[in-house]
Amino acid sequence: MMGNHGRATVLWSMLLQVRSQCSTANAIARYARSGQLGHARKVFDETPLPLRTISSWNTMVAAYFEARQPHEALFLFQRMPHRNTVSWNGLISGHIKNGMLLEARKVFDAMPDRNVVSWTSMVRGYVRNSDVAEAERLFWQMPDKNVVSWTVMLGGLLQEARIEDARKLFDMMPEKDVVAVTNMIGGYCEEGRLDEARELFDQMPRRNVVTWTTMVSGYARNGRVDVARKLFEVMPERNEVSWTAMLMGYTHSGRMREASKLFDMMPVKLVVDCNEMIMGFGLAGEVDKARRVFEEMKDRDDGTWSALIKVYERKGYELEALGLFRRMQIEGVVLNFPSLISVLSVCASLASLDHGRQVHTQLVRSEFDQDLYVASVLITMYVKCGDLVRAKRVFNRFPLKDVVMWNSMITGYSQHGLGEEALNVFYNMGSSGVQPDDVTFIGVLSACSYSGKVKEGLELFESMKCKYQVEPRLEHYACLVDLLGRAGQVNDAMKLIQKMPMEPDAIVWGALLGACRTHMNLDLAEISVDKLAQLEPKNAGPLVLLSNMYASRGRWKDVEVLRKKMKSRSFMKLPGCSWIEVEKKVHMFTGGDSKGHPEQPIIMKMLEKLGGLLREAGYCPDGSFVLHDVDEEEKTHSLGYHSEKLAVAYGLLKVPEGMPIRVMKNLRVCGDCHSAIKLIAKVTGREIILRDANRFHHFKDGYCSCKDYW
DNA sequence: TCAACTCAGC
Repeated sequence: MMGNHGRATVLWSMLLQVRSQCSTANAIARYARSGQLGHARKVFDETPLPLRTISSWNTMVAAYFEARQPHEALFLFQRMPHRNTVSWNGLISGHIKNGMLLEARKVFDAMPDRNVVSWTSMVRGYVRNSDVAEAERLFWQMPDKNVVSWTVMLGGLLQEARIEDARKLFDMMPEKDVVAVTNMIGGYCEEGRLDEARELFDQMPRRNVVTWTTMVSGYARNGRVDVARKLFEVMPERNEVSWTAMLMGYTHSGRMREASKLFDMMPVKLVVDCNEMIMGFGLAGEVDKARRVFEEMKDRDDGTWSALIKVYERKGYELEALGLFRRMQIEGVVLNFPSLISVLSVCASLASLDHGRQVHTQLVRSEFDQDLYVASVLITMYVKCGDLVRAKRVFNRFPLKDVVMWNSMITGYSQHGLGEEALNVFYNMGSSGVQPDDVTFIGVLSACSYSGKVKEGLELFESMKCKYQVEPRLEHYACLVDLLGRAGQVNDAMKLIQKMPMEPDAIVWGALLGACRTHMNLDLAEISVDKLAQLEPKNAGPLVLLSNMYASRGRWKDVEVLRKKMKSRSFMKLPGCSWIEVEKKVHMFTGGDSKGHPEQPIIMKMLEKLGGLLREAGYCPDGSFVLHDVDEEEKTHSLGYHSEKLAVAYGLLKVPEGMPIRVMKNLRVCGDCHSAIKLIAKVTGREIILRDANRFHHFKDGYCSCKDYW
């Protein structure tokens, strides 16, 4: 018989045991939640066996799954003295979290008692794995469903954009909580069906912040920023996500004044908000403001860096982009995918081969170079840097190519005037079974155009629609007009324009005008210039070109009329500039002289020396380009000082003998410079590669790869 | 102690 005293002792010791069980279980859970797996395990191991509750075991197993250590989790699970349904469910969800769906299913099939959580976890697993069909099969087999199960299934249907099926399921739900309705609203917003979303929203008896934010973001993302703002103003409560959603509504629609105001009002500015402002300002052309946001930030993430680099790249601040990329490396920021891609594009537009190769090395190191997307950007970079050998090498490394990669190579050869090679790649593409798309045809048609293959070009154009089911777009017609025009069939080109199924744009008329200039067709030139004046009233180029044509025919009165017309209106003038890379440094030259360049004296000396050599070789400057350059480049200066000549002179001074001199120009190369550089290549015995706004010119031994046809 | 947890993002 146990006395009162004995009974109290037993009770007391039981109470103590429960208390210490609770406190150790709590400690384990606390450590596990905060990701301190080591501490959790220490408390677990130091707890004597009888004090380890089943929930401590479950928590430990879950913690290992959470920490991506499924094998350790499984090992612990197998050592458990007792298991309950929660333990088995934890095994299912743990496997699913670690992407082990098949193992989860095996556990599910083998476990003793399945409850609604077991079933729902499995359904969720299939939804996550994008196997919504299997999720549905399981869902309809469930013996019991609760609101969570229904919501998981609803999420699966919405994930597949099966909005009508989702709505049917939604209507069948015996009970709908805030989460379920918000899910449905989000689905409608995703599809742009704002009225249906709003109807559900208005009918809700209770809403939370997330529901409001879903609706605000739905309006914001679908171009109804003002409605979004009205809702935002009346929200009973806002969180960081609400502010970010509203801000993005403004930045993505380019409404930077409002974005800026909202940004200043934000109680908490997250890194994403600053990144949004950088992109928003930058893409709206306010690069200085974008930079200021960047500099004022305390904590930057890799998205911050890639945002500003991208802004610089898109807005033509190539040197700044490279500088920022360098700073990023100096500050030890881990290079990320978007930055590398942006910088490769910068290297491409700057034709900075040294930097491009450096980035390529980094890509290899980080194994990003195995990616098809990256490889295509790399090919384009090498092509734009004028290094077709390296472009081809990257191209050849991929046995399985996608259409983008084929297009990069075709366009590359085409831009270098290698029509034959471009067409060969196109035929290989056909045999490899990859279907050409609209971009492919822009490549092959311009290849035909640059290399004077009129017959092939016309045939390819015909085959586009009948053989490859690619509908010709405006760009393809522009290529064809260019093809006919360059080959001297200017009237046929005009006939084609009249027959086009769509309204011709400035590129089409520009192509015709170029052909008119080459083949001196004044009548059609005047028509083209009229059309271009309507389409691009700010562009002085066509008028300058026409004026040059009048001048060369001695029609000085017409020249005068045009000149007056140009003075009376304001035109955008794109200043001509050329650049060259020497020892990883990009040297920019604008027209005129090399003032501002530290090595100006030796550059001018080189130009004088070249002048002498050229005169000896029988060069005489072409006066028509002095009067008005085609591209409106600094006409007050004499031909000797065009930017491309300055860059070539600098290249002759700095690029080692035997290496090609690679010069870039932002406009089309001027005709006089073209003849001069041909001769420079001859008298100096150097190879000069000039990339202008349209294409590449390889100068060697007095000849150019474009065969004076550009 | 197990399932859903919906909204912003590159």
